[in-house]
Amino acid sequence: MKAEANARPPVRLASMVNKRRAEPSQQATVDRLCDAALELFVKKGYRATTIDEIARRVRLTKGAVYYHFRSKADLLDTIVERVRNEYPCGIPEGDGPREKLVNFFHTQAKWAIERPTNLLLMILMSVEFKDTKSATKLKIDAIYADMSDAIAKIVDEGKELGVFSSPLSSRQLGAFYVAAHDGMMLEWYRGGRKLQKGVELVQALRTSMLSALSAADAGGKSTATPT
Amino acid sequence: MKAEANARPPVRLASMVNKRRAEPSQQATVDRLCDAALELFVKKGYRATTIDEIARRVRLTKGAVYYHFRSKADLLDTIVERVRNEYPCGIPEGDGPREKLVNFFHTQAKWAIERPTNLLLMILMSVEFKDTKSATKLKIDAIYADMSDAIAKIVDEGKELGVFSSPLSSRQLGAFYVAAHDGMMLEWYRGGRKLQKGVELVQALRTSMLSALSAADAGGKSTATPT
Amino acid sequence: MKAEANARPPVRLASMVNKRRAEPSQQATVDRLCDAALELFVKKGYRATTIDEIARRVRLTKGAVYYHFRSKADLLDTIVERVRNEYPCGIPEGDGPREKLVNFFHTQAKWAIERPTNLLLMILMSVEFKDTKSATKLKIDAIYADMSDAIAKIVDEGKELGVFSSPLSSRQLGAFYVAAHDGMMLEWYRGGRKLQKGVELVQALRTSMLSALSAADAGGKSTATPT
Amino acid sequence: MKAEANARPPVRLASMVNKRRAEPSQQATVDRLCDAALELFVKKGYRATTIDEIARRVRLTKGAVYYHFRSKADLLDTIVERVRNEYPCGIPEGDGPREKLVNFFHTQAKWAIERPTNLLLMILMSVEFKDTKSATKLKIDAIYADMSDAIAKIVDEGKELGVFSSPLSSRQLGAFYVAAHDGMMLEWYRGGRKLQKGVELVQALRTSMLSALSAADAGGKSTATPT
DNA sequence: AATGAATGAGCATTCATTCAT
DNA sequence: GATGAATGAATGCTCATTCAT
Repeated sequence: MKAEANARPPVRLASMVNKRRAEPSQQATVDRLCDAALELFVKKGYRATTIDEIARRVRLTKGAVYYHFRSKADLLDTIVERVRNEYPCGIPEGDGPREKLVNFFHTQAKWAIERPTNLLLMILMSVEFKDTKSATKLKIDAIYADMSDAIAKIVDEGKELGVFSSPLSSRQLGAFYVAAHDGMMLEWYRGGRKLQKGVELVQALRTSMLSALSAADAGGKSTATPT
Repeated sequence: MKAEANARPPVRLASMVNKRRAEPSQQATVDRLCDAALELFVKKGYRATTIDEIARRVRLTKGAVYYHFRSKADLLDTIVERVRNEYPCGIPEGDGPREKLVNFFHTQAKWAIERPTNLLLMILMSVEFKDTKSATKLKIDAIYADMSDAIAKIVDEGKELGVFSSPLSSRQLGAFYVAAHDGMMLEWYRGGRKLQKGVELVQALRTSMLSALSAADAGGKSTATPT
Repeated sequence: MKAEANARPPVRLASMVNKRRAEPSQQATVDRLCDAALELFVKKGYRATTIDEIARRVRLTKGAVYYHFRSKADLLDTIVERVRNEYPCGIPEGDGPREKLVNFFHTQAKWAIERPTNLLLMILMSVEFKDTKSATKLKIDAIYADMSDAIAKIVDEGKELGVFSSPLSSRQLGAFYVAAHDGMMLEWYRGGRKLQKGVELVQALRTSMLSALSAADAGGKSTATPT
Repeated sequence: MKAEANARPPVRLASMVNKRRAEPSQQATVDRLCDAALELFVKKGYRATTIDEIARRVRLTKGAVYYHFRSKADLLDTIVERVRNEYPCGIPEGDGPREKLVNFFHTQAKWAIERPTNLLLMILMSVEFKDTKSATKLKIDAIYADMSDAIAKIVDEGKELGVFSSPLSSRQLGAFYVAAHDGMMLEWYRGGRKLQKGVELVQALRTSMLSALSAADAGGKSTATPT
């Protein structure tokens, strides 16, 4: 992979200009290709997806894909970049650590529900490219790090204020959250035998994390109460 | 994948016959091939691993692999079969639900630590073959189901006895455990930025689950205390 | 190659019509494209040069090339035509055969020095299209034939007048000259390890040919007597 | 190009062992492939020749080619290597410089006549890969350098002994010979309009060079005095 | 039990060419 | 005059698989 993601036709955002010809189905070709690719990459994996398949899904030919992207890797990179830009990984507003954490969970939940595919792409690609060191992989790693760091920071703040308490370090908690979250998503993605609504479980995860952190009643009866 | 049948050349079970030469002959080769394949499948994924690579790792040639296995899929299937047979997915002995759960976690932990690769293979293959329906995939699914069911059963028992209590159904709890567990393993496998010892987190998961289930004292301060 | 016809869009000769804008419009573009193509064809070969490359070099797009030329082959053909028209392959003035030969060499030398690229194009294309039989190839062959014939004629005249003498036939001498000349150019083009000034050698070639032809010592030490 | 030419099945020289099966047409596959490739590379050029074509010519499939060679470039490299090993570029025995030169010419002539294709490959590849810097190109350059150096050395020796004399430096003479020689071969290869027997001309070249070098009248009519 | 040779289907990528605007 | 988008036919290369020995 050597996807630099530059020197590509401008297009991209020109989707609302030039409304006259409705043939290209409204949305710019690049976007349609990205969407198709995203879907297939998540469904079958990067390697198992052929350029031809992606093209056909948009009623185009391989050549068209290569007109817009320099390579398969570049296509993936563009998608990851898109995901990265949309991803809400910052620390949200909130009166205190607890509120911030709740908000964070809420934002994440919303995103996971609205765009599960984006999330799955990150998970799957990070697995498929485990021992690779491409630019794309680094972007994915960065997203994960941001997510994990966000939690760690909030927890740190909470611990200092005495609002949170846990035998686990804040970094560990960050990692724990990310890991468990990914696990839930994966379970759901795999065909979720037991859980029709993976979401449900993700919420359970969040509730349990919140109560596990509560310094005061440290769990009371409230442990793991789903929202 | 199309390796459904089980009738494979001779070898396989002829391990104790023909003992004259104890060298790397016979069954040994099959095992060495499986070991090499397992390692590579986990490291690079099934598709990304070539038969040639597997063979070379054991100082053999492609042909040798095809002497022992009908196809690449068959090789994988054999490995999965092996894992399945070794896997401790039954409900363990124990005086009560709580003890059983502790024992279950303990057994699982031991296995995860001793043979992380086996566990990872399950996870990775279940992802890579998500939308496939091969015999191998079914085996993997079965293992997951067993694991999840085991927990569900113990929890059910505990709930009936009033030892456990949770707003989540026992099936959900089973799925939750499996999912979170997989997530931890994956995070670790991916190069775990934050957690050097994925194991540590897995233990945290177990402790927190136990305390989350505790009906009576609900764990007091004990929530999420690593063993 | 299949560019046989000569009927090409409008442009081409419309160079003096429509003078309003003297900018790089009109004929200019065709010339710029030819120049760029010539340079690239000589540098990388015909096949190895892409239309896109040629267009980019002139800050245009592929489409523009196809507006002016029917095909890549047609572009080459146009260039070859241009070269052919400029090429000084006729027999020059001169009091006698010797003077004519000297003049011929002089004209050729001047051209080779001023437009080495033109010469190289002939050489390289004649090699690259060896077993092709396109119109373009025929043009190139014709140029070579003219050159060779010119010498042969002069030599013939000289032999008749007793000014020249050689064991080689005049046709052979023509071919010999052309071949050696091409060889020198090629050597220079290839990066000429030993000869910084390929020209120098070409001059040596000419001098040696002249003296080899001199009737005086003609049979003498038998210059150029084939074994 | 990244042809290292190592780590390939041994084969190569095992052509006389194992005579039983006459199917592979006696000669080892690798050799047959090299021969076919050589012929095609010379006929159509490296780029214009497809692997498929080469394979078909030997009644094999592309796959077979890739079993024996790591890439198209590697195939070429192997051929060039073969040529290099067969090439008689050393300075031959001889009582004096003149004899050595005659012998050198003789050896070269023999080779050129027996294996014109080998010679042509060198010429054509050196043109096609002009601005490349691959290992293969270096090998070709080396052969050329050897040839040119051999002449230079002999001439140097001759000049010191007073047997040869020329206004051109010995390096220039070496280059001159190589260049002219290549030119003759090329002319012949291109379909040689005027010369059915390119060889004839090459001989003329040699004779003329010899006499041009003769010290006797050396300065005399100043054969080969650059203008 | 294992190897070397070969096959064939598949895949990423390139590139001349077309065409509506 | 010129562009952007798209096509389709190659083309080099990979890899699972087969088979005679």
